[in-house]
Amino acid sequence: MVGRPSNRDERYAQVMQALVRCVARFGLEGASLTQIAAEAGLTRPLIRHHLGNREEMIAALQNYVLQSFAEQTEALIAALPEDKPGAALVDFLFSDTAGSSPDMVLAFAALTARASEDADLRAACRESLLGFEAAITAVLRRDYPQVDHPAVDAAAHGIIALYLNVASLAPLNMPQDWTQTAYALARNLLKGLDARS
Amino acid sequence: MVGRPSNRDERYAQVMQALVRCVARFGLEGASLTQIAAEAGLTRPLIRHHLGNREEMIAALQNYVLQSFAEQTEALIAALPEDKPGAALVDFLFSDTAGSSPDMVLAFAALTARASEDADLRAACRESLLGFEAAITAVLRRDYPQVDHPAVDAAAHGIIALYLNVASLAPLNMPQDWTQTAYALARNLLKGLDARS
DNA sequence: TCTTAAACTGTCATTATTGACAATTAATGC
DNA sequence: GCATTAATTGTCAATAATGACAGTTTAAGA
Repeated sequence: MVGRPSNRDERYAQVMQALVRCVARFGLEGASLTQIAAEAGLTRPLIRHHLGNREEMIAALQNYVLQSFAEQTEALIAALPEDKPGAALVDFLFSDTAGSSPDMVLAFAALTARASEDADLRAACRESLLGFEAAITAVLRRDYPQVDHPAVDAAAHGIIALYLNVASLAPLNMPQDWTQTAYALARNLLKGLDARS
Repeated sequence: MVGRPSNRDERYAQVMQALVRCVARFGLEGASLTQIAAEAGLTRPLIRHHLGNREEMIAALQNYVLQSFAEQTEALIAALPEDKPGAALVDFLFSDTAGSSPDMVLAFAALTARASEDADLRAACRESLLGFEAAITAVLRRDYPQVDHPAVDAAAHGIIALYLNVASLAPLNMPQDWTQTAYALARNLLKGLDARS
């Protein structure tokens, strides 16, 4: 290979992280190239070089967020232990160790809001969310094989709702007991499944 | 009173509804005065006449959304029946008759996202949400006086999380059974309280 | 009819943001 | 060193949005 080596992939990840963070804070339209550049520690023309024009930028964000969701979900599920995967799953979702997921969820919310204007985006977001729910449901079904499916599905739904709520309200810095109530409630949903087995 | 009669209040409500709708669809920054004017069926300068500059516009939106939340909550609670207020409350929150609440919730979400940049806004949104939760909790406590408080609080928290989830994901047009699962789950939380009394 | 207060409109300078392209620098193989 | 490839920067015109203000119309009361 001749020529300067390409750092495209790493730069792309760096730029996308800055984009996600800016969209989480300022919204899809509020995230200007200058802000993204500042967040990434790069210059504006360089951001544009990697992201293209605004339309391409939003498409890139869509791909990145939805794909990251799918990958992180897959990785998470693969990393669950054998004995009590359901409990471990809930523990992870509500731990602070969940990394940059608040920003990710907020970016997803920004895309969701715009989905009312874009049928393709709407379908993509919906599929992504349903995929997430299906993955969680699959985990719980294997963990609680003797419980009837509707009950397990409902528990998965509730856990996801509580998780999305906590993540998307993260900017409000809700009091500790508020977050802990959500966590306890999620565990209680599992407890309800225990009682049925 | 001399001079042209003031339609300020009605116009203000009309303009604010258009603003809420535009913010719900395009975000805080994405909602341009031109779009708001088109949505309201008015001209741009007239919007500006009523809303002032952008900073004042956001402040007005904040007041409007948070105050509307408080008022609608109060009105809702006052309208609850005597015998089973909790069940009626859940029925209302998850009925399509909930009016324009999706846009309202989405606008609230847009404000929430920006709250990470503005301490005052953060405090206001947090108080608003906690107030909503306190009101729901009060209803449930009166409906289930013999259940211990933590259990009632948890149920209220869960109902609100499910409601906010359904409203903020409304643009995705989730399948019917998805929404119904949330509704059934909320009723199940009440059922759990029944079992404890 | 005349005054008054308010809604409403027209218009323009200013600003922020983008889009695009040329130019430069850096790093690798030959 | 030299050619090559890609990253990186500089710059500027075009566009869109805002802010502001002067001006016009409308509806009431005196």
